[in-house]
Amino acid sequence: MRYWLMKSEPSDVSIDDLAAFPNQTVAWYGVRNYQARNFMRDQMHPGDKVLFYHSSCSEPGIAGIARVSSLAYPDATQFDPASKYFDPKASAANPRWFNVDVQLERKTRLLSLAELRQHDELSGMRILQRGNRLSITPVDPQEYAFIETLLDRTSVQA
DNA sequence: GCCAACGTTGGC
DNA sequence: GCCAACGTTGGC
Repeated sequence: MRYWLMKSEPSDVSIDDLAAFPNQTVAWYGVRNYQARNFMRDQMHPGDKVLFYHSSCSEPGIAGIARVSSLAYPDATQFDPASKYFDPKASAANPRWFNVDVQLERKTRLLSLAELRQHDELSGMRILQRGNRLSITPVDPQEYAFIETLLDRTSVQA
């Protein structure tokens, strides 16, 4: 089993949106970055754990725990001319973009970016590196375990 | 709204 | 294949 951090803009899909979806599941459509695509297509398996991260918002941070609930399959939005994710170079015979399904396990307290930065144990996380923009990043098992302990604490910050 | 960082595009 | 220009991301 692997561990991942996946960014979502709450104005697009928030943790509460996810909780309200059928089966609390969302197709992770719209990824148009090859590295992130390759993670989904080549490395993700059902059961992998996902840190659901709110980005581009007033309070960026981890908002919940989810899991990968499908293998990758072609992203439907690439074929839809009405979608902002439409890709004219993609075809059904030759899909370019893939996504997995992600299912909510539990909403958590918001573990803010500022709080993540306070822990040396997490200093290697991709999300904390300067200039990081990748929307899907692998998380080390040790980092994941540490984050779970943080989530179990009530928010106490100096 | 600013701007640094990064990925992609396209001319050559 | 180089690299400048451009567009996007995302925290602040």
